[in-house]
Amino acid sequence: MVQKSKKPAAKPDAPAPKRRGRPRAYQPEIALGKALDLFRKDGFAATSLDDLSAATGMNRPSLYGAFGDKRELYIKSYARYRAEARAAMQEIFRDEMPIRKRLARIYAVALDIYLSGEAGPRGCFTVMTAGSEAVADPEIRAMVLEGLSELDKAFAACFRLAREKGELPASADPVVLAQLASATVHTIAIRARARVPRKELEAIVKGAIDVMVGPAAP
Amino acid sequence: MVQKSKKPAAKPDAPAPKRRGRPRAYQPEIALGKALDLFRKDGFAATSLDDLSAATGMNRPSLYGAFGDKRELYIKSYARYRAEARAAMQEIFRDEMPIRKRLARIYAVALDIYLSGEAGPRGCFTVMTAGSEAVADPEIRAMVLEGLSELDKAFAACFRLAREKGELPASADPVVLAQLASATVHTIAIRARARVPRKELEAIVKGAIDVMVGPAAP
DNA sequence: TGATTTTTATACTGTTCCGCATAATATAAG
DNA sequence: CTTATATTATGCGGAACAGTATAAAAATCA
Repeated sequence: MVQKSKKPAAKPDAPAPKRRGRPRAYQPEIALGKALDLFRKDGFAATSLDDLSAATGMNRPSLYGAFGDKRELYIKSYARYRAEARAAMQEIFRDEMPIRKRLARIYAVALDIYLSGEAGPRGCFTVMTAGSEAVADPEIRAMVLEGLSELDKAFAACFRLAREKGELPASADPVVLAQLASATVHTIAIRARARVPRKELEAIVKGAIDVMVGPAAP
Repeated sequence: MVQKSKKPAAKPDAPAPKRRGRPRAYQPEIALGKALDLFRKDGFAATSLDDLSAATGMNRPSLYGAFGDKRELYIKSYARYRAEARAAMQEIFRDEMPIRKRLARIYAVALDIYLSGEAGPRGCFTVMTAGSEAVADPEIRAMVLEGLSELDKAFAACFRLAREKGELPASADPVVLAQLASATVHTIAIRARARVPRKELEAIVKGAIDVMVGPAAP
């Protein structure tokens, strides 16, 4: 057994790979999205496999076969959340624009993510996981720490660039400002979960931006 | 039945009230503290009545009789947490001192609270409850909102006073600064739960204070 | 058509859970 | 000593839970 399997280098995305047995009745991507929705709504402990089974349309053995046990499914859901959040943010972090506008757009997207949800605002999954599973589960904790630090770093890069472009005084410390920017993300995530209305959260964001980069030009 | 009971105006704190039946084998205050410890460690859903029973030394019927069901016990635990946190903070908010020192002391106490715990840092119970139970439970949510706003207001009062004393420029907005100060509390609470070491949290606090009230005098 | 493979569907196991019903125990009052 | 009261101790009941074993179904391959 030198080769792991006989996959013939399988083309990246063959449309119909002609799989052998009974075809799947579910789409893994969609099912994982449903699982994520549930976990974001109720958290790990309050979400049962029956709930997940009902939401995904997969019965428990299929769930188990596709994603592993509940914890593994949670981890995969969280990875998916991170990927989605990153995708929603990356162009804002990448494109050239004034720091003030960049921050405003980041927070607008964050609020969209945190306030979405049919059964109430779902908040930030990183923040919620930090509060619950991260303490006792090293693997999950590592992912959460990575999520926190990824945001810190992205913000820091923004502030560093803004300082180079003269939008911020030379004395401004990008790392410190980034921590404040992250703190603002965290506080609106928490407040969103307590159903603080969007208007109030936007006011908090506006105030924070004013302090971080100075009040808007008149 | 006009009078609800025959309590004879019961003296505030008679040392031995000569209660009638079998004496209690537990002290409600201590038991509630143990319950709070558990809830802070594991959250509502992951804490079972058996866990609570073992931790408090009370069997389930006694628990039920003393505090009501699990949800009521959680609410009472949270009220207790808030009372303790308020007690730990109140003298710092009350006494006269420079804004910088006041903030430093508040955050030091907050870190003590968030990092304590034998089985890992317990974080901020308000933040954790906001992330979990507050979404779906209106009564708990009201308490959480009150907790968030209480902190906002206390910070705002500090900044208002500091501005009056000339420690801050007249242009400083106490409400905005208070939201940033609360955001800093929230971010360290979350990061504490992810086991970010105290040193790093203290660095975040220091940076935030510098931005809010200006760098320390040399 | 029949064998093989992969997935779905059903159902089971043993545990844990919450809340309560009942009985035993310990005190005060009469 | 007897009665009333308040608590503890035991344990029951039915539901929910996570995970898996087994059987049925749906596809490909020969």
